[in-house]
Amino acid sequence: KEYSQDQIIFQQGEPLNCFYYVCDGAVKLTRSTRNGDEKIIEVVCPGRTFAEAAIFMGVPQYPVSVSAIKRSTLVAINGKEFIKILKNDSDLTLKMLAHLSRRLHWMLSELDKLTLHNASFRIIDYFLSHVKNISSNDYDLELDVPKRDIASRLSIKPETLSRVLKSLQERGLITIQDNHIHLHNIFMLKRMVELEEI
Amino acid sequence: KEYSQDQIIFQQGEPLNCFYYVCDGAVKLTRSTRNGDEKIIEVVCPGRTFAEAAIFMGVPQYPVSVSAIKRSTLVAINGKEFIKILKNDSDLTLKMLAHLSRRLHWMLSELDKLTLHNASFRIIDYFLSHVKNISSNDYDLELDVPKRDIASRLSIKPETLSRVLKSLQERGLITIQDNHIHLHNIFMLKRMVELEEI
DNA sequence: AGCTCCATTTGACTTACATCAATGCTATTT
DNA sequence: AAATAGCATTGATGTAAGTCAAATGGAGCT
Repeated sequence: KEYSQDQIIFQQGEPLNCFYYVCDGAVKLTRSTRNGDEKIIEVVCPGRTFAEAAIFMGVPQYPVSVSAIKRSTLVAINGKEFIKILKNDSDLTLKMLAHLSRRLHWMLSELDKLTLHNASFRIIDYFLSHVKNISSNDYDLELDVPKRDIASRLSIKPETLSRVLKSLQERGLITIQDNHIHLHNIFMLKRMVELEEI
Repeated sequence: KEYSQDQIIFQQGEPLNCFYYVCDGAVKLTRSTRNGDEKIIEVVCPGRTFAEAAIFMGVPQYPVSVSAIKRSTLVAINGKEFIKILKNDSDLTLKMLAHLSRRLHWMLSELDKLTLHNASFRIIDYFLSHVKNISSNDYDLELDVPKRDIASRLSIKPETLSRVLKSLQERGLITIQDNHIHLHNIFMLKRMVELEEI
């Protein structure tokens, strides 16, 4: 299935049939309150799936809303059919189990970042998690997601993100040009995150 | 296995073999930073299991610390042996899958409570989640966990919990006597939580 | 009873982050 | 080119919750 930018894939509370695999593009999972406040739980990039847990839970409704943040190609997989396949493939089922466990573990770390660490910590941690190249001490980072969405993912307000970024720049740790961020001293940033000296 | 109050079952980072079933008592799962800050992720009561996700993930270390908050009886289940059993029982594996999905869903709701709602909301929500009797409009609630632990579970400081409790009492919504809390108007409290008017 | 050890409460003060409002900036539309 | 719209930045101000320190009150021990 093809989705255009900002198109809604499904909404929290809708009846639940399929889970999805992201071929291309990116989608965001969000949760919202009745007041209209919303938080981005996660941005899902190509090669990953979403809503699979909802399928196995046997709940009739999606627990999150999902929309495309850019033009995206997804594969929709029918939950009931998939479970039929699983019934005859215990290896695959065990892999699924490992997969969900990893997600659970990931959420655990999200939870503790949120409660145990401040905004600056979370922002630096977010940048570091995008560093692919291990060997070098600096790194060029392209923000492919609007800043306001990054802020929401990190549970901070855009204004705060802006201010923290400015402060990091003033301290010579990063350089920002629009969506282009250069990390100058990865070793230092990692130390800061580890020692929580921010 | 028997554990006395405050006895440690395992610690974050320890090598991982077993998951556990709580027969009796209660345990707390916690995460901590190097600075000694810790947060209670969850209190596990009889009839439930913990650390099962870690087993399936294939990671060699426990991602949380667990200790008994009262005298407790646990069953330790060897992970490798359990997986052997699963290989030949696809029904059980699917049930396991459903179970982990439910936990994931639960964490999702924890995450959004934490980010989207304030301390008073979380406290009332906590009380309401302990109400068993649906029919009545008031409810007697015994806190079997020390207040500081409840605070940690809700990611607030004991001082704040104390103040919020006082304010709720002054507003005639609850009455507190030590660990004994009486909810006067459950309907009202539920409305407050739903409309976020707190 | 008196003493010690903690948990909880209370008060005074601080702070990280949010909110509100104004402005700049870029992109798209007309 | 001018107009509109939406994101990002900046400054001024507000506030929920944290911190620090002291008082209170039980539970258990000698």
